[in-house]
Amino acid sequence: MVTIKDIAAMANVSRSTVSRVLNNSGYVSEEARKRVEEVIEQTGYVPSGYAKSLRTKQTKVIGVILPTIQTETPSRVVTGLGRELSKHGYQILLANTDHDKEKELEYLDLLVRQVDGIVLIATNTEPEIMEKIKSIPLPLVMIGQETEKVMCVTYDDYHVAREITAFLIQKGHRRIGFIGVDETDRAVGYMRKKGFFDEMEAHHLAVEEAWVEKCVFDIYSGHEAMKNILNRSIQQPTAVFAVTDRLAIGAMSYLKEQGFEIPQDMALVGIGASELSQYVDPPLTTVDYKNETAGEEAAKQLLAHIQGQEFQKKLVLDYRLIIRDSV
Amino acid sequence: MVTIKDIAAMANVSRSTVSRVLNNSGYVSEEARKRVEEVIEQTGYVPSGYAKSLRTKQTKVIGVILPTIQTETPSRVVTGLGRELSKHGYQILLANTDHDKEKELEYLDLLVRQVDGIVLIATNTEPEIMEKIKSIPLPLVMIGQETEKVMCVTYDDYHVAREITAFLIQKGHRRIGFIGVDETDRAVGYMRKKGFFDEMEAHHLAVEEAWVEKCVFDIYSGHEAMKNILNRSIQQPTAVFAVTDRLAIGAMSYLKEQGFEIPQDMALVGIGASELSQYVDPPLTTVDYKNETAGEEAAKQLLAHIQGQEFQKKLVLDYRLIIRDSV
DNA sequence: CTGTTAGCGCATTCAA
DNA sequence: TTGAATGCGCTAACAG
Repeated sequence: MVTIKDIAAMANVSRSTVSRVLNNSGYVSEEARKRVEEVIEQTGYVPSGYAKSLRTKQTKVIGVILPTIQTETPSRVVTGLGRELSKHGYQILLANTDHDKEKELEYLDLLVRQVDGIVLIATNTEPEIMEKIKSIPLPLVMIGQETEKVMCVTYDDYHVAREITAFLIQKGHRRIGFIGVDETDRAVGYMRKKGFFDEMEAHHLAVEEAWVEKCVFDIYSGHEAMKNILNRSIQQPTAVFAVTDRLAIGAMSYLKEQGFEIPQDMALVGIGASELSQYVDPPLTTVDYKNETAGEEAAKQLLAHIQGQEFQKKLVLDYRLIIRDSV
Repeated sequence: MVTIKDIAAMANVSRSTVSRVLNNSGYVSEEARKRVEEVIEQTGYVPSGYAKSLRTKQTKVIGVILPTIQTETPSRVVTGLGRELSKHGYQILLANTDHDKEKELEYLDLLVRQVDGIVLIATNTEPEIMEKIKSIPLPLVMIGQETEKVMCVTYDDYHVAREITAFLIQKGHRRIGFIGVDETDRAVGYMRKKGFFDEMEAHHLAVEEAWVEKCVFDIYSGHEAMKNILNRSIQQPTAVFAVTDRLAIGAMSYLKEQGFEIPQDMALVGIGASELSQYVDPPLTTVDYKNETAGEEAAKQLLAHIQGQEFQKKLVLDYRLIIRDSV
């Protein structure tokens, strides 16, 4: 492997000079620069990243920890992150925890010494993890979960849920069901649920227990939830608010199996603006969270932090209600 | 930052001894090991990855280059890769080219000095890229495209296409349309098309030009392709084979807009077994390529290569026809 | 079983 | 404007 030493020898200069042209720092005569550049061109020399890192204490790498890359939210966020980071010469080290808390803890430790900053996507916020996170001596940003003392880029899940519920009510629905997820997921589980219930209460609308289901994050779970709601309810709801598109789509598939017409027999809304949502039948009313933008913003703030510039500690992103035919 | 030197001092041993317990190499007395481990525990010390890399010439990082992470194929592959790699202590450095050839070339150069091996997912195989690839002095595996001289994990696109075409024919279809992609994509564009035409010819079935469309990889493109086929054909096909699920789903959405019943008025098949495919109406007949397995296998072969063990230069993976209601 | 030594490839003083 | 010298944190002979 050709090193800076070889280049120096071939160009008849010292390593320092090569280093200077490499980094465009300090004085280098035109002549010397030209010689060095020629040799670099010829040899196809690329400096060793880790040697450089060892010296400068910068890796130009950002660690990204996520529970899965197979759903649209994280993959969109990663796309946004990558776009912004690559503009500044940073790369992404990907750590997929596969929803495993232990792995998340491990990765956090592992990454500390290998990256300049960390992005956490859709982590759960249980104490053990939060404690570890707070102990990380590196710029770190969480996307999708709001927490104290940690930099974060989030959505206003509470008001989204209120707005979407209000929309259902405005459309004439009075009995509305709810398909949520565990409340340990503060953003998706807790805030969206709270938004829903608060809005219902504000309209003096009751929510029967039979209309409420708790799922995990997959389509089939939404399917089963809808089944449970239907089987259990004395008086059935006329609309259901599912906290994610996948859940809504699962619910939709069950409704169709049972011969329900949507939205006449049952209205349905989700959140996420998944690609899926526009190609199911009928197209799903949902909320666009602009995940790529979230990724870009998170990257910007994180880099600002890393470079010692001013940055936003909390950033709440915009959203957009997409009204389609499922309501 | 606490270094190996600090640990050594605190445990009253030399740096070598600390290194030995860290790497479980050479002899270390129980007593010394215990002291060292205690100090490490207390301080939360983690060795510096790049210092280690500089010394050992190993980064324990694999570079993964892909055109997008927002479609299911690459994200599944990455999941498989990650699962297998993490078992062996390797990590993933993600390079998203956003379908940009220049970026791909750049990343290839950049990664060379930062990783122990490279995985290329769904790259196009044009000469300029292939040349660069061949010049990479690192173990490298391509997933999804078969090429000479480069290690690869692929699917048997040709026979998949023949089989799926045969299936349509066996179901009684004689006039079959084809929605493909550019043939510069050898696997998806060229092989699948060839498989289709060869199978049709083997059954002495003609394919009218009007039934054949070339798309880009998105749902809307499939929608437009179906529109074109319908508008252009004197005698319309009774079935359409789309080379990806997304294309098929786009086609399906146009057919529904036009009031077609599927499969009675038009049968439809795709390839990919996307999650989407089972929740559209009717569920799409498709082919499961087991992308996660491809990722795992690619990782295994690549690691074998890196570790100087025997490895498969070419690996062709299994597939599975999933028959649903769109035919 | 353990410590001393050397050097990986680079950036950065400091002197010239 | 340039080069010599130093050291980042670690591993791997080697000698004890």
